[in-house]
Amino acid sequence: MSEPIRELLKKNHMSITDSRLQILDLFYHAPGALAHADIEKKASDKIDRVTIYRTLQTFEEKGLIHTIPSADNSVKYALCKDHCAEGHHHDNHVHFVCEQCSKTICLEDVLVPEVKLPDGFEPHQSNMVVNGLCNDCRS
Amino acid sequence: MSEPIRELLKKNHMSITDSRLQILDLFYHAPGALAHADIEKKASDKIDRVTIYRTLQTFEEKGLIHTIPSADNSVKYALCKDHCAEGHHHDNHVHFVCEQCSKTICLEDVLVPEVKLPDGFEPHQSNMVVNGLCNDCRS
DNA sequence: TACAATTTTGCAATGACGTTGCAAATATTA
DNA sequence: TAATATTTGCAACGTCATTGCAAAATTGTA
Repeated sequence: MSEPIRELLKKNHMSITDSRLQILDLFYHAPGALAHADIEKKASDKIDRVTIYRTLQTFEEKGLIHTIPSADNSVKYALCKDHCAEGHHHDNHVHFVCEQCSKTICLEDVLVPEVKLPDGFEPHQSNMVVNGLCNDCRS
Repeated sequence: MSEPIRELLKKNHMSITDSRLQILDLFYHAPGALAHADIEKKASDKIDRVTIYRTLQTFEEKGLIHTIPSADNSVKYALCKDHCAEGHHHDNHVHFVCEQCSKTICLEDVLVPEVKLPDGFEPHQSNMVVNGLCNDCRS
């Protein structure tokens, strides 16, 4: 399967393993961001919890995925589009979390706006999360 | 001590207890937002972990404090200024997290800007967190 | 002020979550 | 194909958060 996924791993100097192929594949077919638990559930062959933690960590370090901050206490991950290099994320888009289905979606085209901070604060990076209803859940 | 704090509890229909007085007092004298662990450490009389959890939850439900989303996996709480009513937060200001001292500060005067979402998304609430250096840590 | 009713607290037990060390399994390189 | 390097899975561990329940504290009322 999934020649392009193999290529992606190769390009980023990672060994090609079943777990990694499977997890990356999940991300490519997921409707939104995935939490550790989602992956544990959805993985067809069962992958060890620890392997999932380590794989996510590796993917993040290599710039394949990024974390999404959340108001509750859970970390979600989503694919980085295009431009993320190793150790250097360009994750400056707005994230949307549906209050109904709790799907988490990257709004790649909506950039986080600049804000003017009070004197003394030196901004480096901004995150913005919008909560509401997604298209599927309005009705 | 702290007649105004007692008043605040009374006004919100909460029993006045030592734990609550002490925790509220911590919030009023804290430089920024507090995590559960901070409270556990700073409380002069030792308060049971469980009590702290329950107190924070109660305060949040009553609109005295609000949670601040974070990129890592920790929840912090900060006082709501003025206008929060029971179950109805007006927590629409930007939060700042210092990368150095990891102090978390409510920028009450910086409102989260509106963003235009793609069709189909119905926004209800927005959160924005800016990371960088605070005044004390620049030098 | 004292008593009954309600609320809150602290302890114990439990479970979810995340990390680490290490040996076995797998992938890569030559 | 063999040697080397990497990754995986298991076991053990520690932290964090939640729940039930009895004891303690607070509140409302007489």
